[in-house]
Amino acid sequence: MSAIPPKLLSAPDTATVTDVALLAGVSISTVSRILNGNIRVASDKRQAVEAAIQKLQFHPNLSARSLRSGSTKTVGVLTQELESLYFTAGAQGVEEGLTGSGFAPLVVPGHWNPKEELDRARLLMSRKVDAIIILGGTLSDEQVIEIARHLPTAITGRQLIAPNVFAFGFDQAAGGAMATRHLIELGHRRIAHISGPSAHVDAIERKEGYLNAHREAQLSVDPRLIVEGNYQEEGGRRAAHSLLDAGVDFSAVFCANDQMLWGARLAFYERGLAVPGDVSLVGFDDLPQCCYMTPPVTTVRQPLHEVGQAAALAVLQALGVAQSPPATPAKMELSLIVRGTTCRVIP
Amino acid sequence: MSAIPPKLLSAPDTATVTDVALLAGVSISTVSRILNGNIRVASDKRQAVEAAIQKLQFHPNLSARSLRSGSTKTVGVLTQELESLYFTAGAQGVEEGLTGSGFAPLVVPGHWNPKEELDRARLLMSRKVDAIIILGGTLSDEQVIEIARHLPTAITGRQLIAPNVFAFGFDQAAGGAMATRHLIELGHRRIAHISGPSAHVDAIERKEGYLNAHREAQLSVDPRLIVEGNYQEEGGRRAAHSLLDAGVDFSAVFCANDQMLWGARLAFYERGLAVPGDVSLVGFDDLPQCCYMTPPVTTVRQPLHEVGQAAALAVLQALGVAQSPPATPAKMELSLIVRGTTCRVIP
DNA sequence: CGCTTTTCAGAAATCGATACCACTGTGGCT
DNA sequence: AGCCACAGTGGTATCGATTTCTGAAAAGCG
Repeated sequence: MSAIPPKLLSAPDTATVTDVALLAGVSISTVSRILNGNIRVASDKRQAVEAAIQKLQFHPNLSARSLRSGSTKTVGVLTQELESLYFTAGAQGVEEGLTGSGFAPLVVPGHWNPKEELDRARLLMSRKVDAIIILGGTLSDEQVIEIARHLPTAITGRQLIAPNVFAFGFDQAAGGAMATRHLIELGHRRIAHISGPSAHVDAIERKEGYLNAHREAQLSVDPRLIVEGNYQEEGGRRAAHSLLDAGVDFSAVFCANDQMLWGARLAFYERGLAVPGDVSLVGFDDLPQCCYMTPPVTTVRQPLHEVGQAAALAVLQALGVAQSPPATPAKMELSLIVRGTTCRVIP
Repeated sequence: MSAIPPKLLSAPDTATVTDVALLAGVSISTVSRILNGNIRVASDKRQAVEAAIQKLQFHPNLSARSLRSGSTKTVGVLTQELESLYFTAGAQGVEEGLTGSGFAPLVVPGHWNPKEELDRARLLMSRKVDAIIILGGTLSDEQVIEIARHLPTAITGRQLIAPNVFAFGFDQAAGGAMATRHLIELGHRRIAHISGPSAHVDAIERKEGYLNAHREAQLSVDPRLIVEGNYQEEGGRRAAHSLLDAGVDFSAVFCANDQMLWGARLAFYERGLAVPGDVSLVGFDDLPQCCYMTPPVTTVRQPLHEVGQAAALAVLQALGVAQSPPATPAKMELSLIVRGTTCRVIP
């Protein structure tokens, strides 16, 4: 029985540096140098190698590269729900910020569950991602800082100053005030608020803004007008129904996010109340769907997309992938978008 | 100058098999054997190793494992838009189907661009994913088959019989007929259709169904009532406006997907037409948002979520990760969900 | 009791790319 | 002429886990 040759040639779809080196008549070191393009190489060899790479359809094996260099060329993205437009907007921004850099995003959902979020963060770390981008979520600042001890970390939806952390948060109280002030200016005096879950910092801040705007206008707030929701459509719907059932009078509602506004809007529809005729509505986030509601939704715009991009660029820069400088962070602020769900109160 | 010891101990956050072996007093081979749990190992050593793993918080390095075994424990998911609920529903299903299997999804968008889609598919392959799940998209059957020559491939939104391919398509024509028949049964006789882009097979089939239902009821179709959209909100809006501008009479519209229905619904709102009073609307897909429109949208439900899960399970099984058998594919069919955008035609 | 057959564990090769080190040859300098 | 600096290049150890091969101890058997 004749011995089988130890290695003929790599399978056609998996050329290796060795194959390239053999074909180009150089050493694998030279191939590697050309791939990483740092040191000068004689141009004839360079051409030979490049030709061989073309011919063999060679793509460096990422696992090998990762093992050796420690970098997986992957950025972990921790979101909450894959099906929520709030998070996908951010994820999309991240994706765009990453394209062309050779990095790919690995997206995992935390389902609003602190324990699961931590698990997923650990999963990302065990997959050796090079950086983490956290889109909102319920991790504590301490936990985020702990993560940042290991990896460059970007986080959206909150402000946080710590080493290795890049935070992209807005002044949510200002946003809440913006929304409420708009209603007050339209003549509304009894303004309800469907708040986010009280465990969320941004929910608290938005409510804060709602209260501030009232104080500013020297209006008192009827506590019965504040109902807590859960940032989901169904929660908004329930909150609106309970508001109506309680029999308290109001002519407008500031909803702490758009999804709850949609739910509330349905509730009013179910009760035969016209928007904005009987009740004006302001939301928060400006999810893409807002433009296509009837009427289109007045809301406070968060540039989620831009924030995702900025987060991606920030971690890339931290990783030393010196993309173009992150440009001037244009349009990175909250703004009130007035559409059709608000109108002047009819005396 | 005293020489620096070559290696003290691995950094606390990166224990390796060697560290575990050292601590447990066995060889690395034994550790590996226990990790992969195939061969019998003496129980005292097993316990020692397991204790060491606990103590060191050891997680095997995925890059090393991938390099050696060729498997990255990753499934590529090719979608179109990260921000489209149609795709995220599928992606979410995939994610759920994958949890617990040790595999993670790597999601990339193709942006409806055949060239980009192919590029992204190649990207996934160069990242050595173990399988690919294609959610809809515009790749040709041949291209899908070519991909399947390298990797187990699942594809949704079309029917395709080929080796190594798992297709999860529905009879879109039946769905289109279902929607149209519903309108006919409500007494509508002049039914418009806003179709999807004619380059999409499913768009063609849905239109086919629309035509079939008419034929079945011995109704003729006015070709001016068929307008092509682009599966996006804005396209639906434009199509509805052009339908109104053309001055042809109609009392109902079958929209080839929900997003276009939303756009059309806005157009009618802009023109002061009531839904369903003046015009009835049926959509396709049953995106989550449909429940929260006013009125809630009548539509043909595609179990996108379940399909994503089924696709995930199919590729897992092809990879020999013998999960529980893929259960009976329950509820895997199209169904008409009647909500509030349709009503009997008023004579 | 001696020999064979298991069973179990360690040594070492391997996956593919990178990076350090060592070597050669050329040009510039004294 | 002799020496140094340095650009190019190749050889090879290395990353961490898997896996084959091999050896030693344990068990089986006449």
